[in-house]
Amino acid sequence: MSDKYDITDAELEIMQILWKEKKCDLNTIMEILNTDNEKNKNTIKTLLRRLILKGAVKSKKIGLKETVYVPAVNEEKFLNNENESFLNRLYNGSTDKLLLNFVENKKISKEELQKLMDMLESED
Amino acid sequence: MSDKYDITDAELEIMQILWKEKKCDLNTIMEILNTDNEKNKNTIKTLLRRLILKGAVKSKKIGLKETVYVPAVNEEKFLNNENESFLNRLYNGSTDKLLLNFVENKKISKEELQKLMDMLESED
DNA sequence: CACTTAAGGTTACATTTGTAATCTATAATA
DNA sequence: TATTATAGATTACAAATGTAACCTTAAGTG
Repeated sequence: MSDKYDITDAELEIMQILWKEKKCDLNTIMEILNTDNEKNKNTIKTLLRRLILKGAVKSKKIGLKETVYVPAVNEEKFLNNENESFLNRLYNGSTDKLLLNFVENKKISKEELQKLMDMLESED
Repeated sequence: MSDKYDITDAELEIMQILWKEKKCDLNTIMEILNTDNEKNKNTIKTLLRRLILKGAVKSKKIGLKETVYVPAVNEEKFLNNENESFLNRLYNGSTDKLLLNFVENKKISKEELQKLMDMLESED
């Protein structure tokens, strides 16, 4: 039911790459991270291993040496879970309170709200 | 400037009580928590101590034995920081993406959106 | 006043997390 | 084929976190 995965910050970085790339080998991950990040290869390997242990990633062996990593968690579901945790943690589970806070702090523009209204209208 | 406090989940529970009560002694905190939570007094003491170390709580001695705990972090500021962290972590810092997700998942009703629109209108 | 209790302070300890070194086995090459 | 480089697996380790035991001192009670 509730695919609840406990993914840490460091692990999330990897997941985000896997979600975007659909599947990825270690070197590609390294390349993507190396842009502005010099994390050690071993670190990434550990993170991948932990994600596999948690069931959040599957690995597929290609031949004897190559491995490809694939996300085993649906990004949408994960985001929804995280949203819920966040709301519960800080806003007693109420979306309204969060939004109110955003509006009060001018984090949302009138235009954005209008766009969302339109989306809702055209949907049902 | 950016009152960045690293408050953990367990600590946050205490902060939320302090924010609500404005100030509180240990026993009151225990009472409030005991409703459906049998956490050990020692645990709470440790959490309070750590919050004090972090500068998130101040303690005031009343006489020789009594102590009253007072939040030293502004709840609003804290929430704003947490919002930002959350957005950065999962939505690349974009409020829009988060909202879009909420709308897509029917977490926001048309009425709620309208209410927010009205708020924005009446503000400026 | 001696004794027990209660309030707060100090220390401890297992688990999780970020980070990385080390080991093992495969593959490429001299 | 012996040697080296490389991919992945295993082990390590400090800091953070949740949880709680233990210690010290003030306060109430016989």
